[in-house]
Amino acid sequence: MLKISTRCRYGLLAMVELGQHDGQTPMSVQDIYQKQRIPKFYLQQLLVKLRRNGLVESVRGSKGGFVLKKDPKQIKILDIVKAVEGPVQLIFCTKKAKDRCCRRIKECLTRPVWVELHEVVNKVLSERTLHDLTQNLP
Amino acid sequence: MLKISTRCRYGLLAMVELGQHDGQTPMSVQDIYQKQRIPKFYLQQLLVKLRRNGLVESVRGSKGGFVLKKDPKQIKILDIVKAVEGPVQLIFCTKKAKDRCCRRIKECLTRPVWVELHEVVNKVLSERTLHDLTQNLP
DNA sequence: CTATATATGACTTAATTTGTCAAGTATTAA
DNA sequence: TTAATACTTGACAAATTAAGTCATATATAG
Ligand code: FES
Ligand code: FES
Repeated sequence: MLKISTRCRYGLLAMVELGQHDGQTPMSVQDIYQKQRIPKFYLQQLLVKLRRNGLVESVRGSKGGFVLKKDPKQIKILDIVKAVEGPVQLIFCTKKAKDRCCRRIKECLTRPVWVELHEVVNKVLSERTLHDLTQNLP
Repeated sequence: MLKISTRCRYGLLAMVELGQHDGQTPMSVQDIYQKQRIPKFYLQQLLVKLRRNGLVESVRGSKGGFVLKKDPKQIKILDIVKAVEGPVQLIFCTKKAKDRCCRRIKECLTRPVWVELHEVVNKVLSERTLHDLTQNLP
């Protein structure tokens, strides 16, 4: 059904929250939780993934928290999605993943739709940036 | 990760198979199985869904099977996807499904991306028809 | 030193996807 | 009429993935 996972929704909500914040002082998991009511421990996991993917920076200890590591204009939505749930891979029609497709790539008549879908999804996600969202611009 | 389910892949493969067939004599599950190696009982389930959604017709008894019910030009890929797995609903930000979104639709800054994604996916799937696939046309 | 916060990794639970099966019904052909 | 073929229905089981929790460790401000 292609539904958006909570990982994605929560991850993006957290990033938007950080983007709306002052950009100087770190925002703790608790802070984000109070704004968005995302399950705390789950949110923490997601933030760790965002950090490992270079999207946020963490400050440990008292008064610590998370800060965006880049300019929101440089953060594609696709980066965020990839960070929290791995590459956006709508199809698996490759030689390596034989079991995930019909195994007849060359003659496969269905493949083109899935490829097209894969492409438009990736296009939208990589054209939009975090900045677009926080500024309400097209 | 937004991956395409086997339901979708198998469903479309079956429809393409029926579309490639003569259009007169019914094609049995066994026939489709021999062409595509889709788990038989699973395939059967999918065909029933396709029938219930008016995309194929079934003929019972010996020499029975399935036939397309419409002109492939009138069958959108979206119809097939909807038939085998219900509506393509990338987001659930409605009043009824409060738990599936951030519950702050009006002020939600993340919603626009998901809506856009939802729209492009539905657009691609409803612009392409079964005929496009079997004819290798754009 | 203490309170606050993140780091890590294992773990549990719930939901969904994927696939199987048995018993029943309809149809054709011999 | 009978045997063989093939769809119908509904329930079920297994496998995978998503969603969420927790204990323990580490770091820092004050
Ligand atoms: S090549 Fe992937 S479904 Fe056919
Ligand atoms: S309204 Fe759906 S995520 Fe915010």
